[in-house]
Amino acid sequence: MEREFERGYIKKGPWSSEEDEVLLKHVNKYGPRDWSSIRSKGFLPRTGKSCRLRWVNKLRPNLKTGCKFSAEEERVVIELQEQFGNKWAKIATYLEGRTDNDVKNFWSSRRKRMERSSPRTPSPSPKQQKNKGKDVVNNNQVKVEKVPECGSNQLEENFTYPTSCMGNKEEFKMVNLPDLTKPNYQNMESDINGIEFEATPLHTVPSFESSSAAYNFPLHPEPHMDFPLLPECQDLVQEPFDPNFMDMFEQKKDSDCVWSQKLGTRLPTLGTEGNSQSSSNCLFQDFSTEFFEYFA
DNA sequence: AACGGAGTCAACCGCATTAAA
DNA sequence: ATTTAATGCGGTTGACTCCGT
Repeated sequence: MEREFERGYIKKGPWSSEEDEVLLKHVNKYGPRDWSSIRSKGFLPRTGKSCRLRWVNKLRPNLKTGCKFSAEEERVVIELQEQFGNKWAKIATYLEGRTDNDVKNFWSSRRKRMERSSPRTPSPSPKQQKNKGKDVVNNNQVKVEKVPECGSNQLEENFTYPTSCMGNKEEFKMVNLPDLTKPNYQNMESDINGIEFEATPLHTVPSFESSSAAYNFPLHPEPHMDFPLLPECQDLVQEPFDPNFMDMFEQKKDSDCVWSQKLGTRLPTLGTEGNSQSSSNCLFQDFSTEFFEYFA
């Protein structure tokens, strides 16, 4: 307890709700920067890196915490991984509400699954993957697992779920492949740069300094102190938080996981936009055959 | 009910890059 | 121009939960 603010002590491990509160208030006041000052000023016995990571992965607004990847998101990740390799942070910028850690975890889970399901054909390294993936699948219908929990929507009805999470085959259904046109796919990065986001996009942080009406963030309901707060810190935690803080981001609290309904307008369409009836096979021309071996 | 394997997730570490002094 | 600190990123790990046996 006392040692938590001893000189040089650095706390590791899971974050408590009180630490989250302190961190949120710090970001609320100063913006998502100066992470190292959180420790140097005695607000938290955590490194700047740890604070930043916690903010980015858990406390940042608009995160889809607790939602499984929708089929649409999986498709985006698979395509972008094929294109960029393991550039998780870059890939995450294409997925609203997802962090690089989310993408990374999703991918490693998927890789393990594939390795298990086809032990004699281990998944290739990113470098190897970069040089392949031109295998054509001559069928614009594939089996799809039952729709994942988060984001069941029309999008998912219109595209395939190529490889992962293949469990009970009786749960599969046949769906039509989406239409992907090469130009959009190839220019994906420039496309995303041109998108006008409807609400606060992940990669832009509101100006915390320019307004005295700082953002409010949710409090964890149960106060339970597992380390003493410094006087400066008390200042940070005493102000009440606005329970409706998420409204500011034009979004309700995410209990219903309706996020993917916005995907069509906020994400690069990988060629589907305004062109929904053409060239259904294009998507899978960019997948390696291993993606489909399971179905054989 | 107990156990073990699989899946998921949070958080750490080390290295690379960028910014500031 | 160089050094140092801060930040960002990807890989990895360990804890936890779920599910089948």
